[in-house]
Amino acid sequence: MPELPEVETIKNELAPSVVGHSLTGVAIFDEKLVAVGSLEEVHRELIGRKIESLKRRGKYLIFELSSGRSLIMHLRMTGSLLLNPREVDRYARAVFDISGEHRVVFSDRRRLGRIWLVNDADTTVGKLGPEPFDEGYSAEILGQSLSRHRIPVKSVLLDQHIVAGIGNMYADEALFAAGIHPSRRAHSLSRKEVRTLHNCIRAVLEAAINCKGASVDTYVRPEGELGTAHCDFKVAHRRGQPCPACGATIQWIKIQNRGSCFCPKCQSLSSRHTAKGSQRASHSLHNVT
DNA sequence: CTTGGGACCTGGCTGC
DNA sequence: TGCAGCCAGGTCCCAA
Repeated sequence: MPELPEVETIKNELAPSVVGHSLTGVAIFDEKLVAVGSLEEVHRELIGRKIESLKRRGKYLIFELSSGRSLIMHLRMTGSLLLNPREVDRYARAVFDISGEHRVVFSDRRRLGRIWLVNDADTTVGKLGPEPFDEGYSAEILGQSLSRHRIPVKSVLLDQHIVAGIGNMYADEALFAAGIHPSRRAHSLSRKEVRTLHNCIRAVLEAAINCKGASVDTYVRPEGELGTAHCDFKVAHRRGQPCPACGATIQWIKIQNRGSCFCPKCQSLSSRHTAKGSQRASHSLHNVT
């Protein structure tokens, strides 16, 4: 699934072939792909426009156009952007031809991805929380966000309004690295745990970017290569396998309808900290200011 | 305001 | 072998 490291990789690897080039052809095969704007409008507005820049915000890709408008893409679960593929396969939902003999194919097995044509990209991505690598995203900010919620800490990490770009697998990895059980009530984390988690979020995402993302499902890089971040996963997608740190069997539970993998030994949980736990959990609230 | 649950989607897997 | 039913999860929407 494309999360921040995957979308960052796609952006980095696509940019040299598209930025500064013009759209010469647009074919959209699936009208559900277009979330805002009609097929005709998208077609009319894109043809002949130059792509001035390609940016990432959270899990969104933003193509800034010479018209001043932006084409925003979200790949959701199974979307990929393929650069000059040998063939346009059955999962292709749109094809963008670009000057300089380049072609970008939006391929999406489960058809959950969306594109938006907007005047101002901020109307779509402005609601997102801070980028994990922004200077403004400090341990203090994370601590304040966590202290406002009684839901499991993992659910807070997945909330894109609180911090942008973390998805299910990197939430599992960051919590393992920090030694924090995913079911811990968000507000129950100590100041020290918040600092550790903050460091681990950045470390896990940075390592994954360096590996060009994780090819656990349908994710491939624009030119078809796989990412290798999943080779270093300690718990994510490793249900039933031994923990690389202690050898305990990695457990799988559902947290707010999300499958969650964790090590029961490295990420221990005392009952007073669970989302279902006792009232005493409120006494462990720590304000990080 | 926060929280929880369902809808959207379809390929792949499980079990009968 | 065939097929029904479930599962994966990012985001939006609605109800409590």
